[in-house]
Amino acid sequence: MTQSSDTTSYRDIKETVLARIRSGEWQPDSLLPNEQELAVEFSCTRTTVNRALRELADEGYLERRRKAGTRVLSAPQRQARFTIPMVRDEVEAMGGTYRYALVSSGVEPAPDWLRARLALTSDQSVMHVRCMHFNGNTPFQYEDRWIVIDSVPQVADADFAAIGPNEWLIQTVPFTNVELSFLASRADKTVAGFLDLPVGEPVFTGERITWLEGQPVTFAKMYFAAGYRMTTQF
Amino acid sequence: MTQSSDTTSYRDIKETVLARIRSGEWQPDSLLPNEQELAVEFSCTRTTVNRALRELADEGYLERRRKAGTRVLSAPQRQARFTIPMVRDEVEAMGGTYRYALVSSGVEPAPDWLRARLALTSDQSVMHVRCMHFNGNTPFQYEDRWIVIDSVPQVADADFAAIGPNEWLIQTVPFTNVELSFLASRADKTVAGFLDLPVGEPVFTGERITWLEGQPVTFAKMYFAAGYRMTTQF
DNA sequence: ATTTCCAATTTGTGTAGACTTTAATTTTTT
DNA sequence: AAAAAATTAAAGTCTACACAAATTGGAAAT
Repeated sequence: MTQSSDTTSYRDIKETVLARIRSGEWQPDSLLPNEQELAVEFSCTRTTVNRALRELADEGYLERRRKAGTRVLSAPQRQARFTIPMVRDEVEAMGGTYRYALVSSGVEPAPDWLRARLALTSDQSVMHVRCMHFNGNTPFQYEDRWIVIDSVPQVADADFAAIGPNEWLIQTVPFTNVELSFLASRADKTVAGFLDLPVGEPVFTGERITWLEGQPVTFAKMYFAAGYRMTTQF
Repeated sequence: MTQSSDTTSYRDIKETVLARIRSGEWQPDSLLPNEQELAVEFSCTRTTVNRALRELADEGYLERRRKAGTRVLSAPQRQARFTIPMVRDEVEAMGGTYRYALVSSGVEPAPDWLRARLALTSDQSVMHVRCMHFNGNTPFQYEDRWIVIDSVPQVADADFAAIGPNEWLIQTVPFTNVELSFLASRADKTVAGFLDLPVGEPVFTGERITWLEGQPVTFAKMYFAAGYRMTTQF
């Protein structure tokens, strides 16, 4: 047989299932009918039901286990997906003009706290790059970054006056793992100076560690200008 | 035909494709072979290739367009998925003991800023609930929440001394849309008092607005204790 | 009573093939 | 040349079916 305008699509099934959960017809923790039964109800194949339920499980509404069946999650673990944009895109999406400026860059032995953080040996050195991202002439983000030279030897030839370290890294080395944190920190004299705010002011701060197949690649601290908020809708 | 231990699974295809992207064999912005060609290469059906590529596109590695084909995204828009846990789970996951305490609750006319924020009419009133979440005896989060009574009339009967407003809402009303923001704020006298820190201290702060089919349900501000970081790995 | 083993059930994934939808491209018309 | 229409290539989705894998729950053995 073939699909036609009256077949039930996996989208319809997703909608219906969600509606039933929301209406309370299918209570939290309760078991759904199995795929075969739903296929009969929706007059479609099990394949189609499978896709619908699989996606709903991915989205955090359902929990599925072989033999045990599919159940409604009591506290829907809806996952907020924050797309981590490049600073340039973020500024331009706000309708601003992105501008980048290098503050300093140079090779140094990895400081102790960084060695500990990235599991480096005592003789490894790092490229330390500090830079600013502007929206027009307004400071947008101050970035303090360390790049592990052993993991990215090409970094010796990079010209961070011309291109930001993040953009350079993205087009130069792939990565396999990322750890990303956000916190509220207090502006020290350096950060306050670059972001043009009083010392001690709260600063929304991100930390990012990137690995390639177990090798640490880079550690970055990103300090956002006053009033920054990270927002998502879902 | 049927699958056997030597068939190529969609997982294998995902791995291979990723490896080719990472190795530079498939450059950013370049076009992949079409599904049919890849199906031949991997000796599997187009269905299987389709699933692999579809998932990679979902994960932000590829961009797919009918007729135009599949191309490698130049700046992989890897989406960080922050699972937004319930406070209780977050505390317990740290190995702590969760404790909840109501600070105050009562019905009031919606303040102007909230009316604007949630598009309420001037005569709508809200349930204002303030409460604390502890890890043992250590303050973990101070929550300041408003619930739109017209959207959730049952709130009149809720006993927020016994159950936190978030947990109550989750088991009482479904939601369809959420806006979630994070920012760094400065502790005012109230927040500082509840979180046991000096006035003016940076505070990691979350704001959450929830709707049900276009109807605003609740607005919550969550102030996290000193040192809090929101972390994800991917 | 406890542990071990086996069978049954349910989801997971693959094959093969067809029709559908989107949109880039080419051709035709104006 | 520009605009409109037709073509066509690619992904999107569905059917129908089969075997695979996990895990639960009961039966058997200790």
